[in-house]
Amino acid sequence: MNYDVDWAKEHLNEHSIKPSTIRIKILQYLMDNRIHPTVEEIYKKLVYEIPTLSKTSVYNTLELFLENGIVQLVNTNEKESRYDIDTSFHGHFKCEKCGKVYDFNITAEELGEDNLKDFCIKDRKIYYEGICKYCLENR
Amino acid sequence: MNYDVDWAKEHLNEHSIKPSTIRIKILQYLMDNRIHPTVEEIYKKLVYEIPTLSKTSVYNTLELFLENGIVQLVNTNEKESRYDIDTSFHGHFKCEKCGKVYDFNITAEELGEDNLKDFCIKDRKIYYEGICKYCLENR
DNA sequence: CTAAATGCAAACGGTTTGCAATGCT
DNA sequence: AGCATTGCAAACCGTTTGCATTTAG
Repeated sequence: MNYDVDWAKEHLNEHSIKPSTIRIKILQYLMDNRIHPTVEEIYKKLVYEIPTLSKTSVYNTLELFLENGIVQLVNTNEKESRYDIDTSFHGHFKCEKCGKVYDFNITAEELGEDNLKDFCIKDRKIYYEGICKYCLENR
Repeated sequence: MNYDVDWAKEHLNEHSIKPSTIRIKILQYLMDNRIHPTVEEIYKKLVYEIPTLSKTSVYNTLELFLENGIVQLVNTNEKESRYDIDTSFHGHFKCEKCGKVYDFNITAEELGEDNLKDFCIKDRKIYYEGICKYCLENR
């Protein structure tokens, strides 16, 4: 646990979210596990520490985090939603072998966006699929 | 109807798919309506022409088209899947007002993809959200 | 004490599945 | 006849909802 309770409280306050035990735990989990987890993964991990935890609360908390810009959705082609604590602009790569989702930087200064001249762009998602370096090595 | 039955049969054959009435109709629909439709939209439209049509068959057919590279999935953040008959590399923009999904060209010759040096990239999806030109004008 | 946060169970909705009915050669 | 295609109904599963219970200031 690298991000302590005080840090989490402060971070939540900065985003106008009232800190609660669950919110703090989920925030800490997201900071310490940069794996773009699903609700299921977060729940399974945290229910050991908080035995009364419900999935509904995990859903509620992530929805709250989304609305307040603490997390962003990763748009994989999976049916389960994945959440990313890093809200900066970057790409996601999902390995079809191991299922891991990697972050990567987009270095193109500017994506030429033909046909979108007069459009108001609010969000850009970059999502790749393939086989990661480590799965390629171990075959 | 700009794409006739003979064209559709030929196209299906080229992709190793045995033509059937439903497959031909769905292919024609996709060619004539470049709106990245959902299963629901395809079903609602075609059930008038094919009263016995079931959603299952629409699902089956699209799955078959996906496997054989006739369509690609559009990875919107919606829960319903959208299908694109244009399998070339291009971006998708979804307007949050009218819900339309627009195609756009990516003109950057090459996206700099840091961290993916030794990864095998099989698919790239570019997805934007915002407000389209026409919804911006009419307000 | 009061309002917010949490949890339970049921409902929801898109998709999938098993299998029977139908169609095609 | 024999195999592929289609359709129906139920199951599936991630998510949402309504509401009762608990928690915190």
